[in-house]
Amino acid sequence: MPELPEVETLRRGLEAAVVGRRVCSVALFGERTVRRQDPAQLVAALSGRLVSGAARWGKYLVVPLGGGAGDEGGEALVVHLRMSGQLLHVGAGAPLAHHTRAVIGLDDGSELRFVDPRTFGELFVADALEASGRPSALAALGPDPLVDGIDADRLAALAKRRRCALKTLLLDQKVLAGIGNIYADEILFRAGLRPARAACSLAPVEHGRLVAAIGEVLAAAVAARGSTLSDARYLDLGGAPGSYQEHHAVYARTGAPCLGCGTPVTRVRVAGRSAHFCRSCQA
DNA sequence: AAGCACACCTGCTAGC
DNA sequence: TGCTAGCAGGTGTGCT
Repeated sequence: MPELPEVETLRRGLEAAVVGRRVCSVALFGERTVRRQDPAQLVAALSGRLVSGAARWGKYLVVPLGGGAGDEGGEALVVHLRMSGQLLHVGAGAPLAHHTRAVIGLDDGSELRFVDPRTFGELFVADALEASGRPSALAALGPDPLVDGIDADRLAALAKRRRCALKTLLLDQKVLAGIGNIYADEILFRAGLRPARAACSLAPVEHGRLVAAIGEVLAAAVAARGSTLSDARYLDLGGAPGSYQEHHAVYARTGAPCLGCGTPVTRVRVAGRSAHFCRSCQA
């Protein structure tokens, strides 16, 4: 569900409503939510700490923790929502949603809740923040298009020596961090490139179109507070939907007329994922 | 080493 | 109406 624009919207929500609060309590439900470390270790690391910021790398939320007893060791709570996770900020009296996996009580009486039906999502406390504020646990991630900007030369060089489909390249978090299935399709439509095109087949002018499309689509989606599909699985921190789904040109529009030329949108499978495109507008 | 299939789960929908 | 197969925004592993 959540890709870069959705996670960025949550990050902004945390910045506005949660940064500066202190953690009073932590409750975990189920076995799978904390799996990189002993859950008791996460509870101990969070309890009593100050939420001192809200950052994001790709689809990971990184919440730096301050106010430890003598340790300013640069710890951070890291959250990944995977397919079905939600992060909600509610009053303590709000009814507990089904599939609530974690409840973090804050010193103003509010709660941060992690809800995740499919249990793919996870929480962990990372130590050893690098100078950039990025946890070493996320070192394998490529540059984030919003945080780091897009290095067009690097992207072109990577594309040139990969024989995989263009869409597979965009979904590779080591290449660029944050793009998922929805925005890969929307970016490729905007760039006029077919998802199954070999990454190494692009002409220089096409590299330029791709880089521009990445920036434009992600910026527009962040401005619209992300995409909420018909199942309403993505909601922002306050429970409100995004609106970028109203601007989707191809994603989940199989058979509907292309907004550019009227040709029905085609759906194919690329590397095991569904891919939507216009046969006429994308080459 | 890149690329692919599959596993991890629950819930929803389309089709019978 | 009720069952079942298939599919879903992501990523980590292990095999070729």
